[in-house]
Amino acid sequence: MGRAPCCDKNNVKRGPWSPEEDSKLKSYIEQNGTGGNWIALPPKIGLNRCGKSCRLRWLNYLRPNIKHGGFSEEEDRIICSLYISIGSRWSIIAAQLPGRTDNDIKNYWNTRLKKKLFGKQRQKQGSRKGKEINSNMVISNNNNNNQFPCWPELPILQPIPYSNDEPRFNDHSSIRKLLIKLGGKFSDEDQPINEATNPQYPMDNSLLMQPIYQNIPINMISSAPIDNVLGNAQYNMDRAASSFTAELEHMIQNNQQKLDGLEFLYEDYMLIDKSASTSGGNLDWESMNPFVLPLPPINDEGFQQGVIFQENNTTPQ
DNA sequence: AATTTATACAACCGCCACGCG
DNA sequence: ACGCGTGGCGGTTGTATAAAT
Repeated sequence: MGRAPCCDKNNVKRGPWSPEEDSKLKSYIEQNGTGGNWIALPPKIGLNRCGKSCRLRWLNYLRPNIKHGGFSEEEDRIICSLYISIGSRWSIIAAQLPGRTDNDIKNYWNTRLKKKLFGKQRQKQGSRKGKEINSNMVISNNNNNNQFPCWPELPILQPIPYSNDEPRFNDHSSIRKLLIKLGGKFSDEDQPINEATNPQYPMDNSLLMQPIYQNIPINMISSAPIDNVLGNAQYNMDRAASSFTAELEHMIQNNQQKLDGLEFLYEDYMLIDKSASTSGGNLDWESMNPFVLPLPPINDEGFQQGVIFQENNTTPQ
């Protein structure tokens, strides 16, 4: 026997909201607030709706200062950067874009941005096609911590000019901090966050610190909780890994692959090393994107072993 | 003009974490 | 410690509209 539903789906209205319903919900919340209980809200207002539906309608459409459509290039870049960095954590991405909802960004990514990025990608795939390897983290054994997952180096970016003072991912340090908190590091110098280094992060060390990455599929690596600033939510790397699109994984896996269509993401970021772009032709993904590092052979079990992290990477801040 | 296909986005579904009793 | 109710989240579906045939 399953758990009871939050409402009787047969006796509540579903589907698009009418202007009258919107008006009722909006005016009530503006005057009285939600009362901290969405489930109890509809009867108070006289709405024959599920509480969850009311919450969604308010958060995604009725609440003040919501922007719809008209995503700017800057917003595109932020979404792309964060998606590449942390995957489909839409609520976190939305938190960096004032006025945008996670639902909006998710829809925008799925319907437009993804196509904008991958639409012109060649069909050609490398020999590793089909291997479900998460390449967002790489393993370095060139350190004193045995096997520990490392995030690949971020592209070298110029600071993104923002028009206000809201906390944003406006430089590498923010993204670095986030990714480190998620359970990895960029180099030997980074201290992975754990109870020893920061008692505020009571993470599951049995997952994070296990020294057996060498023999587990990369996409099974787990992560630490994210901190309170980002919503006090706990995430694990399994979820993050599984949320990355296959397209992105395949692109990053194969460092020989050229990526038509991704130029827009990088040209505006003004990659410091533009020497490779002077030919006028397509850039090699490897030369264009520091995310892509040479990968060691992957055996038939889908395991990935050995040094991946490049020795000539710049030392992170 | 009618039909089919593609696109955009609102809304729903189900799972999971958290707080409270 | 446990169970329950709820909020929050990401994935998916449904529907209206536009574009193509």
